[in-house]
Amino acid sequence: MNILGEIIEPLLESALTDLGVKGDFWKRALGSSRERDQGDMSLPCFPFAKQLAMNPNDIAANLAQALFGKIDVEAAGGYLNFKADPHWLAQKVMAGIPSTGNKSVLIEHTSANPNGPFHVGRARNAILGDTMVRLHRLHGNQVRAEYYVDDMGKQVAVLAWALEHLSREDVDKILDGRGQVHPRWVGKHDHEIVRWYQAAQALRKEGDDAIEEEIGRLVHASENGDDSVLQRFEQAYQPVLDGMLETLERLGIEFDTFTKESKFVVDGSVSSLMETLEALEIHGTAENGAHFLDLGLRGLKGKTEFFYRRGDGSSLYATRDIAYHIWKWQQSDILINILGEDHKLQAKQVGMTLEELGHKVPDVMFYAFIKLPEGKMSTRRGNVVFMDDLLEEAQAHAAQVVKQLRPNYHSGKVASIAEAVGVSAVRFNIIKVNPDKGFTFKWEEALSFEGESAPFVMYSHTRACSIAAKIGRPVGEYEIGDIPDAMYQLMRVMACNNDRLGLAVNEHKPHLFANQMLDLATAYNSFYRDCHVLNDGEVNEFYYAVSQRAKHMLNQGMSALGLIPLESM
RNA sequence: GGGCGUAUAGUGUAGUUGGAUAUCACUUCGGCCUUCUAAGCCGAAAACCCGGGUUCGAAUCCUGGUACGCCCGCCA
Repeated sequence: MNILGEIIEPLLESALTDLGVKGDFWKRALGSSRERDQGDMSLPCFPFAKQLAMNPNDIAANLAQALFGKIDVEAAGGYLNFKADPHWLAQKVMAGIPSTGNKSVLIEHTSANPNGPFHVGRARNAILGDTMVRLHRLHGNQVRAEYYVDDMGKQVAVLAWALEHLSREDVDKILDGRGQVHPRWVGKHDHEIVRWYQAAQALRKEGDDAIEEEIGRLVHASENGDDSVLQRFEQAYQPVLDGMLETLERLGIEFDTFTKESKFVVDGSVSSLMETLEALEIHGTAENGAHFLDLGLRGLKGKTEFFYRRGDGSSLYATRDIAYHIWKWQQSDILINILGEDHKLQAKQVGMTLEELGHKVPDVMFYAFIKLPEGKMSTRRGNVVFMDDLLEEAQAHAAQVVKQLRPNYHSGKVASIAEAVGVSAVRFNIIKVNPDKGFTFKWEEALSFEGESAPFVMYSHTRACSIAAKIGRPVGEYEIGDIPDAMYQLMRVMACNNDRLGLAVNEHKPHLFANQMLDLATAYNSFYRDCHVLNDGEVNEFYYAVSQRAKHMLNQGMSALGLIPLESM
């Protein structure tokens, strides 16, 4: 609880100095209390024992005495426990505790190759990235959400070649029943066009040299910035990308800017970068004329040669990525990239090279993969859950639940609630877990609407909305009155809201804020149980004010996680 | 083989960077709807991968194992 810590620290500082403690190492030890009845913040006194040659119990007692009257403090078992005064806390919370962000941030996320529909695994990136965008904005930062479009290279070349050479009949014949478009997605370009890509990959596997040569020519042309080829590529991938963005839009995910990879080839920055890299002392050349940096000389372990230029003189993906980053540093103070764990080495190489060139290293948030109970997700093997299908199922399941719980709702209302619940539940399931951890996608968990889920949080919010709707007017004059325990607990959770937000933002851990929303909803539910705003038609104005404050915080917090707050559900 | 990451009740997870009685949920068991929406609330049972070490104190740090994931392309 930072607002309390700000008061405690100076008091402790002088008390500790008086006792003879040197240094401020204790500031890190001052943390939240473990148990509720211990208070809000605690300081273990064990570290002082050696310096003062006293036992921790006595130190705590001494400090408690020195601070007596200045703050609510108690010594217990070698700990110093501080408690926020309920009235003071209520005042702070009701006045609003400001957020502290004021930086400009560029968050690059998703940046998936435009060659097919999102599956749940690939969508983890988009959901985490968009959540970071929203959290930063709530925190007060200026954010630009950016999609780096891979518009050149082999994958797009294969797609373009396929679209130019294969008819629908060819594709059907090659795939021979495999990869049928689900009737639901007929006409959605990412689902349709990916079949051309798959068909081309199948053909390539058969080893036709002519095809390989032609694709090679296209790749080469694109890497040299051939404008007509890049245009053909764009014609091929743009409809696919549009289809993919449609899926993201349903999830509430939008971008401010799209930057094409080819930009850095066309504008010459890649070739000038390669010249700069050639002059570095860690530079090396392979037998066939390919260029690399020996990052082992800078401490990289494992494979130390980082190739940035092929023998034929063309650039590689990572090379362009470095040019892209140099450009990004001109756009913003802070760079954050959302990347799958498979990009760790690549990101390390890019980061070290940027450092070698005197640039800053971007922040990277890595996430582990989502797998299915049957194993790794793979479109090719058909072991895959498409995000479009998940959203559709979530919506359908939610509609079923709403119909059962609220039989009097008309179908339009059911549909709109179900859509909001479905989308929110899908997002929340991915956000609530630590990105470091891989997880196994299970339908029953993705479609669970109780416990630690989006609907749980949404439900608390609708309770608050329901009260406000019944009262039908804004909060009037009120005085902070008695504070029952349930309200006090709610105040404590609300007081820490921005602390948790700051932590989630600065440590790139959105799950911390997802948990905060669960805590807030839980605390609100207890408040709702114990503190009735309406009693026989009479409004307790203070309680109403608290309810509205919590409602607002829930609303803001949910939106920052991409959950859709509803008035009723 | 080398590098990086992960390991917490039956299941899934948190753990504020070394502090008190390890969080929350699902499942199981038992309770609460004539009171602001029961998608809720209250209660019970149940866990730190294994071995050493550092420390007043270790889920957390070091070390050696084990298991799983990712990477080790002049691919993207």
